[in-house]
Amino acid sequence: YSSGVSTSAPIWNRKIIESAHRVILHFDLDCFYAQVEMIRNPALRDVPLGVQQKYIIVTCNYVARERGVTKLMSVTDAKEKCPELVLVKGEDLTHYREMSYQVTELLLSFCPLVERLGFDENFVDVTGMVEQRLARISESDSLSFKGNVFNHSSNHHPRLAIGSHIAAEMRDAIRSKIGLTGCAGVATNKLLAKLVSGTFKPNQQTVLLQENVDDIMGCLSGLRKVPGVGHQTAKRLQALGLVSVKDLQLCPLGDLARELGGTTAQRLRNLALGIDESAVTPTGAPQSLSDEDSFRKMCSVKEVMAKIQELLGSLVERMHKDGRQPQTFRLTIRRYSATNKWFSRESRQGPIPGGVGQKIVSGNIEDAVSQLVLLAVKLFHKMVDCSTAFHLTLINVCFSNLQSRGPAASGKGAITSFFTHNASPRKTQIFFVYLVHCCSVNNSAQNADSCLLDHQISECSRNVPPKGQMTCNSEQSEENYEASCSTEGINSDKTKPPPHVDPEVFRLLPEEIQKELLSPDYLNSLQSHMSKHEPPENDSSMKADWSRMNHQQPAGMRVITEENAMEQDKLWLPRSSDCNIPGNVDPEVFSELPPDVQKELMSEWKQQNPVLKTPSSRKTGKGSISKGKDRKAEGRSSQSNNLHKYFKPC
DNA sequence: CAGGGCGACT
DNA sequence: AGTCGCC
Repeated sequence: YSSGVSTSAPIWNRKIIESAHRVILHFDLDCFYAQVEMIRNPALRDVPLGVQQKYIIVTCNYVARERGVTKLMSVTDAKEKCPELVLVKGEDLTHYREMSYQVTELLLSFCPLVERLGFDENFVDVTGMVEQRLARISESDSLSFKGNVFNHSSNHHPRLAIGSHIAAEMRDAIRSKIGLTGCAGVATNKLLAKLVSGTFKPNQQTVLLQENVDDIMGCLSGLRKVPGVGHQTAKRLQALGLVSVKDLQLCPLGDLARELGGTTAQRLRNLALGIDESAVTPTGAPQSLSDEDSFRKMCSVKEVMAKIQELLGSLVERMHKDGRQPQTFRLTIRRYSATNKWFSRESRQGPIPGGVGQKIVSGNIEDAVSQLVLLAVKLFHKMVDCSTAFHLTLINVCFSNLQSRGPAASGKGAITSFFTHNASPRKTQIFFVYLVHCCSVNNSAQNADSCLLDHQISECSRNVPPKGQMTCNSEQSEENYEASCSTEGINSDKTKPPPHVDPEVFRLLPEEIQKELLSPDYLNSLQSHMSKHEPPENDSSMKADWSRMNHQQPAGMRVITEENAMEQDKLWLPRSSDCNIPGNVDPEVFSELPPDVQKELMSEWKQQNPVLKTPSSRKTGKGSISKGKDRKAEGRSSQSNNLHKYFKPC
């Protein structure tokens, strides 16, 4: 299919595979900045309100919209349309950023697979929650939908129906706990969920049934409306004579591939067909923090330095609150040029001296700023020749390569010593799989201990513990498991690894464990996420489910990878009050760890607990086991994670 | 495109 | 470092 030649995965098959599988939610807050301002000042609730950045109304509330104000309208036009329009300055994003993360955190308290898109949108993969609820509902029950249904026709879509209930619960939580309203879309992939979420606005939700995929794609007025098709891509497609979604759907893949390359061609055409296998990738903490300002003109070095200092002041403060240490600094400018080469930016970046990084973390803001200004000016002169005239319209300062500084990576405990001697992420993965496996069977303490002390993973792997009754459980969702079938012919070995397990790692595991990872029990339990939330008041059928999930997690194997292991340190936060171990760590598994490991973990958690700050509260880390070639995951694994500090560079 | 961010790919 | 994508 993918190559345009007949393969063993025809369209209908892909669709079935895909639709069988996921339930994806897309949340989109109503006129987000305006809502935040109305919360900050309730007097603004009932007046036409616009949020202004420079001379642009970036968004406005619905009162203003009724009077003809639109997003991205110039202030002058808006005042003309609506003289009573009340304006609030919105260049400082602090409050928006904070509430934005509150929303993401709230969604994370339901389910670990939450991906941010800008400040006001989130994707949530609730497939696991849906499967759990579905298992508790009798077959004959016809499940109702919550909210709207796009082009409603048929009625038997139990998973999407449950998804719509979950979406409603989440929206209700966002409203009651944070005070924000928004829309939600429920569908089988991110593309469709996003497209459908806006069909009824504001403060409503919509389900897209699989049978209406063609309808919703057909509704789109142009290719630009397809998320993933930006300005440039739309232009290139137009050059091929493609303007409508239908054009793209029907365009021979070969033609498309010649222009855009094979993978992009396939991706774009899939998008046009409403097919999107991309996973909901947990966003985690931001990978960079930046601050910028635009202006009409800036011509002198004096001004530039003053502006840089101003920007750095707030950026360093944010960086300090984040707690991580930036390793890289970048300065970006935009030059004015009459020749309409208007929108291009130039940048220079360089390493931040360790001492400066320390000062940021420790709170010596003044010193840090002044040293960074020096650095920035150097970078500035690499771009701008000050002996001739210049004219800037924007300056941006950015910290990236953010590293977590854990407490003393001195290395004494068993875990620490393992890590300091094992820099390879792959080994670490295997290690975790093993560690937890060892701990899930009877001789656990012994086995785990020997694994811990043994730096040769392969050694450990020969010493296979007796097979116990396994209840495998992962709190992460699978991603792209069957997806591989559809992309490039199905070259599946007989031993295809389960979702979230790196094929390479999987191959290195002993057969016994491979089998267990492939067992129906394990596969079924993927996605089983134990939510911390109260059962819905009006739904008694869920209550049993809830208490069971929350209090009686089955003891057994957890497949912990370096990635999702790290991921969890954030999720520990909310529930550590009643007992000392984090809420989503199985107490039974924990109790079986060797005492020294327990101690080490405990102190680790204590250190990590206070970190519920706006952007950094989520520790980074992908939900999936990183594929060896996945740059996303590799990049992430170099930063910010609880245990990563134990790695020595190289 | 405005504006102030973010992230990914090349 | 630049381009492209998203809000």
